[in-house]
Amino acid sequence: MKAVRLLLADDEHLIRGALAALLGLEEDLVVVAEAASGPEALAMARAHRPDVAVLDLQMPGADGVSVATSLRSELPECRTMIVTSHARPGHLKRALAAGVRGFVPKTVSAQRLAEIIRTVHGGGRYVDPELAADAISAGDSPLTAREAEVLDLAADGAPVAEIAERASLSQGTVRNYLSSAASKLGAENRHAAVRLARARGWV
Amino acid sequence: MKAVRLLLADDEHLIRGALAALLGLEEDLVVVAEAASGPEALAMARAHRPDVAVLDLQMPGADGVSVATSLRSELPECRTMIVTSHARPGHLKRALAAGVRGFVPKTVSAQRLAEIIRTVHGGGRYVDPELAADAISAGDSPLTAREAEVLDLAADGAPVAEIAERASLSQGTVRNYLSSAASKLGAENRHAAVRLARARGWV
DNA sequence: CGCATCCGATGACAAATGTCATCAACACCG
DNA sequence: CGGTGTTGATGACATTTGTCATCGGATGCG
Repeated sequence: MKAVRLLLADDEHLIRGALAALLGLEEDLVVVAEAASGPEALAMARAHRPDVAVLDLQMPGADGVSVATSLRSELPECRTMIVTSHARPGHLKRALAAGVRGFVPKTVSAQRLAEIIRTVHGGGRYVDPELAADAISAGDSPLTAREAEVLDLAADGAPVAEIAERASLSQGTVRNYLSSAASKLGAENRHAAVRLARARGWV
Repeated sequence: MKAVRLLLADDEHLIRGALAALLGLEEDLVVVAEAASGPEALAMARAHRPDVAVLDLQMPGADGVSVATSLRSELPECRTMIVTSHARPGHLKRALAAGVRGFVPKTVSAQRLAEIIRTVHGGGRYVDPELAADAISAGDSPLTAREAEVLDLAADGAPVAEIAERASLSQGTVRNYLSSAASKLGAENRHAAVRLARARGWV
């Protein structure tokens, strides 16, 4: 039986290297490529055609989910999975929608990760139970597309005038969207709304 | 020559385990204890009295710097160093003030980390050059103690009334502090000020 | 001592924000 | 076709926030 060919993508060299070393110790796993950014991960995947791509969620350039989306169309036979430290409910949903087959927090052990890689390679799926429960209890985003967009533009504390300009909307419209978004989220103002939406991965 | 006894503290099992395995491969390094939280790190340090404590900056319970502070008084012969993914200028300053002798981002390789551990154990110091440059260019916090405190309470987007209550101050006083903090930071409003102060590690 | 600085507060005013009602265009669905 | 929901806008209004001047007390420093 041939070993499972892996692509590791994580911007932290320390973790990526350590992980590569540990997973390489497993008889049936071999790390064929490493990447430190989203675009690099894509390039390496094209060049080495791994069986499974293990992607960090937060990377420079493009996050794990968008890399997974690209891989799905470019290399359909390559299974993808996400490993992350800060997992939010919304991220899990987007990941699953992108065809990701494994979603695990970095708090698992390397042994466990190796097992999950095998599961995913075998065509199975694995989602961390706790993250799954969070995602279910958090529900879907009640925000419309524009509400989310405007809320995102408000994320850095910019005044309404600036948001309106960047979104090419009138200030009144922006205030309406922010107001409705905040009330949907049960927040006292837009800044608290931004925090809530962020915490749930809705922006 | 006896091996350097290490304590590893990081809440992410995956990284901690991988790191322990990699560093353990070095002839002159031995991991004698691991911890997944601030308090646990302290307890393990007391029990195993390591030569060098390698601490993650962000951990549940107590962050790396406060653990380092406690270690400094409890186990003065134990050198401490911080390893982190999201390093902000202010964190470096606080770490150095706490007697930390090494400060490195997680983007370094394991080889490099092993070298730095040896340097620190030998009584030397090491600070990542890029982080050091950031810290110098960012300068010191211009905020007074209360300004920083009030700004911190404003971090979650709470209205002034709530901040005033939590800080036991009048609303007018809170607004004054927020206003002066924002103007010192060159921010348009308090929310942008919070972001700026956060980015520099001043809160 | 005099001076500067920080803390804490008040009052007043201008500006930004939140809220609501209302309107119109458009798309989608049963 | 009518109903529903989204988008985008306007106007009016109350509330919140930002800004400034000013005050008093405390603390620290040359």
